[in-house]
Amino acid sequence: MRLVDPERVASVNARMPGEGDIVDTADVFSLLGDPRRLKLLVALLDGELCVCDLAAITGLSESATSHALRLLRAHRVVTVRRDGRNAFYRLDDAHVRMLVDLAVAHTEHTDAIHPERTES
Amino acid sequence: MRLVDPERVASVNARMPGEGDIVDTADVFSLLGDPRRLKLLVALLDGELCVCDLAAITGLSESATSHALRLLRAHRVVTVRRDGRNAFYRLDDAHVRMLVDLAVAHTEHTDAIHPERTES
DNA sequence: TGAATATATGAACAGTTCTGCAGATGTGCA
DNA sequence: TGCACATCTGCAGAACTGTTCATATATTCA
Repeated sequence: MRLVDPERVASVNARMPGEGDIVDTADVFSLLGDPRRLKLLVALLDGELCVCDLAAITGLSESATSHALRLLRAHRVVTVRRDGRNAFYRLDDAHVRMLVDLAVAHTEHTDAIHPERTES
Repeated sequence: MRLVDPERVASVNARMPGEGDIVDTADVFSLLGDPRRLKLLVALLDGELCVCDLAAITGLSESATSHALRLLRAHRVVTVRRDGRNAFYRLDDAHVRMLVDLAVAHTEHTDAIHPERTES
């Protein structure tokens, strides 16, 4: 396999984060890459909410909501506070909060890019 | 289905971006959620590169690289410039550039969060 | 024109992901 | 204690994603 610009390839490789960092970063993006999870996180931007309220907001079943929250919890993106029979979830990752805030703000005042409109 | 805090649910719903914006935002995150695509984009942060150089950097086959670039192209995240038999790809979305930059910077100086370490 | 090179594409297969369902756990109240 | 409620969890099926393989297209050069 021949290289067209070996120097740039070398310099890019030198600057490239380690494989682990790439994978960890992609994991975070991947969590935000599902519309329902993203909606959950947007809902949590303002403060804590319990599972049933989150289900109502997202339109997900309570089971699906719980599954999604479980995943977010496993990645420490959210934390739970239990009160009686309710579980209140809260966004607990400043980094994720920033990404969600930023992305939503951008998308809201930018024309959507729909792949189906794209030249092939 | 009963609500615990109907007022907050209403106020969150009022602030919630439209379904289309949520889906579009999630689409972008989803593109960044694959380690190989993310690596391609990190490689392109510095400037354009041709397919074979990108394949060398990411360790992907040239076919897989081409498929990945096709997807990114369809979402207008990258653009192509053709020169002879080579195709040079370039990052073409300032928004995505910002997200990639920010996320990688954060991950690099933050301890990774590995789900397997998490309480269940 | 014909061979070599670079890239693109379609189809198929493997692995992953999300949801609903059914049932488990845990809490509050009569 | 017994029932209702809120949440959680494992499992299985459906849908999606990314890769490879084979082939197509396009460009350069002899």
